[in-house]
Amino acid sequence: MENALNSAARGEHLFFEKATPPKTVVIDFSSPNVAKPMHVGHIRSTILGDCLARLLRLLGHRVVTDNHIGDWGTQFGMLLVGWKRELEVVALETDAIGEMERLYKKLSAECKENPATLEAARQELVKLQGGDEENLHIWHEMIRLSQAQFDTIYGRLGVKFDHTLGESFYNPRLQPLVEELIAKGLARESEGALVIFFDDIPALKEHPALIRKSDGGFNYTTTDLATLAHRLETWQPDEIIYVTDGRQQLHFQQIFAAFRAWQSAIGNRQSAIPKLAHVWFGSILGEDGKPFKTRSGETVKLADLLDEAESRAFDVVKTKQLERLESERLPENLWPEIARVVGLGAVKYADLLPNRQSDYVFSWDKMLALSGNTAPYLQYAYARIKSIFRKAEGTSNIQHSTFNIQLAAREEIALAKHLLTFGLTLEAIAEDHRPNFLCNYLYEVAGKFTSFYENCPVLKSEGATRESRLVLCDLTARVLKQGLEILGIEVLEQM
RNA sequence: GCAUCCGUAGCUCAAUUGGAUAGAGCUUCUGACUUCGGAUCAGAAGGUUGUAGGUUCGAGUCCUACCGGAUGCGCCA
Repeated sequence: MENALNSAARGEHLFFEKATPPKTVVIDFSSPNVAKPMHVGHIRSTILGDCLARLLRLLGHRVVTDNHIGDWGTQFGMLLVGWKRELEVVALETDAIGEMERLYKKLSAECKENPATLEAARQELVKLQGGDEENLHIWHEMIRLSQAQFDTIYGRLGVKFDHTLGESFYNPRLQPLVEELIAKGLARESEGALVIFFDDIPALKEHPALIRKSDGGFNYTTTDLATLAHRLETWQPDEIIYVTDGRQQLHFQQIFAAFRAWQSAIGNRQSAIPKLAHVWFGSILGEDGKPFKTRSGETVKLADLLDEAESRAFDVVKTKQLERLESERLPENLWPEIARVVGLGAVKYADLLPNRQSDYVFSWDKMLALSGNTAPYLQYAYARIKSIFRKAEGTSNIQHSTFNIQLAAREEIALAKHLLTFGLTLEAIAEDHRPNFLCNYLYEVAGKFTSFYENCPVLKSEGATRESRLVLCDLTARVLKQGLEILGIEVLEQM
């Protein structure tokens, strides 16, 4: 055990190893819609997917993140009518998403009441699909404005994508795909639509997949299959992970079953078929146990949610700072940054802590609590360790390249043992796609550290004991920081 | 009706995938050298794991039935 700690202290590893051989993994997550505000419905997919991407990259895998945005569909007919008739240019400049949302709501209501408007929307959609220059221009503009919104939010969340290939990207591939599926005998006509049946799969016997509607149009199953084909050709992945809510389970069962049938139809060997995983999650509920909404019943916009997280965290920071002696307060100009890191960390942690498959109740008070299994508690544990090193500066020999860890106290041994299992925890998460394992692991690290901290003086001890304990502190800080980084959560030197 | 998931302490959740006395937090109660940062720690209280069977040396975990809940179920995504 001491050998492992010493080699980690020398920077040779951090209790985990790179995967051999590395796999290529495509991760599909977030997937917001063009011309609509991102809302709480996108948060779990975004945070979970980003976390899995960070973890798999750290373990040495080749990860491809692809944001499959909703940039195509019947809603654009209505949006185009609205844009041409009612666009308020000033509103578009100040709040593009808000203005597009207004247009959509207004036209959507009008279409229900007025057949002429509905017909106009249909015609605009047909023109767009036919390549009409003006409509294409407007459509591109809507995507550009939406992407700016996505980028702002992803920037705040620290989320990055390698690719953003929306639904429209696959339009040219839909017709050939359907033709291939017919040629291979996988799809046949039924009640005017083109359908894939799964007679040999009991669970799907009653649930065939529609890949072409009776009006000749394609739907999202068609697009998802085309997307799958493109990903296979482009990246040759070993695994593709879809991060969506649990309501889409049946859809993905169909996609996966169609994929298997297709692979066997083209004679692909079993071992060469990529693994497909639907990493699904439950809903976020309000305190009343119903889907999380604002007081007025609107969906909660993600931008507002993040603003509120920071502002609530600021109140906490301010309260805590004012409780301290003036000499021990941090400069006031640092408070907003502390609030930002604590607030966003709290939201992410609250989302990753519960088993992803269960619904959870969104509670500001719980996620921002300073005690219990929360992000601020972990960030605090980290800041305390950093404080030790600020005080130790100049009096420590910790930069030596040889270390001699000596574990004596019960608390030292418990902490050290737990650090050694970091790698096992990471592998379990990579296998089952369950970041809550990491949350619990880190909470235990922090708990064992504070227990050690209470019982084993570091700076007040001397000689080899002091050096050894400093190394243990340093390793704990590194594991905490690395673990939180996988969760997409930042740490602070002081808070 | 069928499918998927769930039911664990008053509340919110865990349980390393079938292992030893089911663990945390919140809440309540009791303590901690004028603190290496008290945004902390130690302790107490709190359980027939929805019910009834079954498999197993061993079940919160697997199987069956029932009770209760969430979600989904051909032309939205």
